[in-house]
Amino acid sequence: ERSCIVFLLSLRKSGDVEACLHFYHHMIDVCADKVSFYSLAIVVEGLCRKGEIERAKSLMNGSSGKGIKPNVVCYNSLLGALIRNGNFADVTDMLLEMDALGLDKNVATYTLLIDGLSKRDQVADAETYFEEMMRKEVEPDLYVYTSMIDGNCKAGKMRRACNLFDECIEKGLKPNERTYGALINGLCKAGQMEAALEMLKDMQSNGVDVNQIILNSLIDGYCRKGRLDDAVKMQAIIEKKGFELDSYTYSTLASGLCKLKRTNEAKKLLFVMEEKGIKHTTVTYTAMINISCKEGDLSEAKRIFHKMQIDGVPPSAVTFNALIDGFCKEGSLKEAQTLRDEMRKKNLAADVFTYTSLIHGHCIFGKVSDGLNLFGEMLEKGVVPTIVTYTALISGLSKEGRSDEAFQLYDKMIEEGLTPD
RNA sequence: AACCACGAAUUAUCGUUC
Repeated sequence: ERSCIVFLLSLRKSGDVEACLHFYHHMIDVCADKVSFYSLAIVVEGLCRKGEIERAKSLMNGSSGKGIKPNVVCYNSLLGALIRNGNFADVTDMLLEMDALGLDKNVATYTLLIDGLSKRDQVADAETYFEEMMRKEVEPDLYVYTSMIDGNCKAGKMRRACNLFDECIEKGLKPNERTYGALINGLCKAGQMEAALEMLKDMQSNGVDVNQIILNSLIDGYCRKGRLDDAVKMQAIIEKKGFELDSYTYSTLASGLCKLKRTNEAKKLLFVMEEKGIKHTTVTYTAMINISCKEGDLSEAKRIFHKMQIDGVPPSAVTFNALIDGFCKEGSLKEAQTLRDEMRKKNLAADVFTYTSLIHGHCIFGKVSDGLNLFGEMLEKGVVPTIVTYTALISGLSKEGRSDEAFQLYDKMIEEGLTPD
């Protein structure tokens, strides 16, 4: 089977899952009793990466009937695909199925769950799984710690993140570039640049080299503080180290410049990127669109929006949000609505940014009632308003003299636990 | 015995000349 596994892996690596599946069936035809869950797991993972979850499941069922029992790795592949699709309802079912089969979660299962929950802003649930794995004596490794540190950083729980970092060292684990990267990035986002630089030193003294990703985090931290000079210094360090600036570096710097209203420099930077032959992504195109919107050049924004699609780069919800906001601020509410419909056609869900921009636009152009309708719609869809949403509505209502409603909304906002700032 | 399957870090979008 060993040589067959190597072959299966190479087929999967080449992206030809069908051939992989075919060969797997061939292996079973020739000598089913020599095929193990190892081979099955390789094919299942291949199918899952292509999003073919149903086929992966039926392959597992079929193999099970032939005496090849799917193991936890097969289930991890399925779980990974479901989590990528944001399908947590099925994740729960899958976990129950594993339980029923008596399959225990391994450390990779816990990493998938902890990471998936963290990315959905459910760190508390991630912590529950972290506790569960300790209780079941599945030793958390660096992957788990890195996910936990990252999740807590993103939830603003920097103390917890730092404690986890210390804890993993106490356990004898050696933080690697990703572990340091997660913490340094968290510190940068929290505006704690001195602490971030200290971690960087600590990292280097522990024999872990700086890499591009970490430098990009630091650049982003400086950009958020408006310290473009320091950001550019980091850029010089990147180049001195022999790294190339990548599309992350460029879009970070461009958005930093844009926020300082230095839109010309921002645009120039993205042109430099193009000239260097770095390919545009959804993010870089969106940054360009946003820059044009902020300049009030909506026709240029639309031109880029079309260009990206011709280039085969798909717009994301963020792309639409940037454009919608641009049109709303200009008072082209009709155009904004059209984009919203187009979003729907592309199966992109309107999020809190979409609604807040639309609400704000309607409120400042004297259509507060439409704003309230949109507000009702977002609540219906389970989109949670933020302080920004409420501010737009409340100021719109007050301006029209509808102060009773404004106060009502204010009270509702307080009830939701939001504090005015 | 060793080896081979699954998991972790960076960028874009909303209010505040009250």
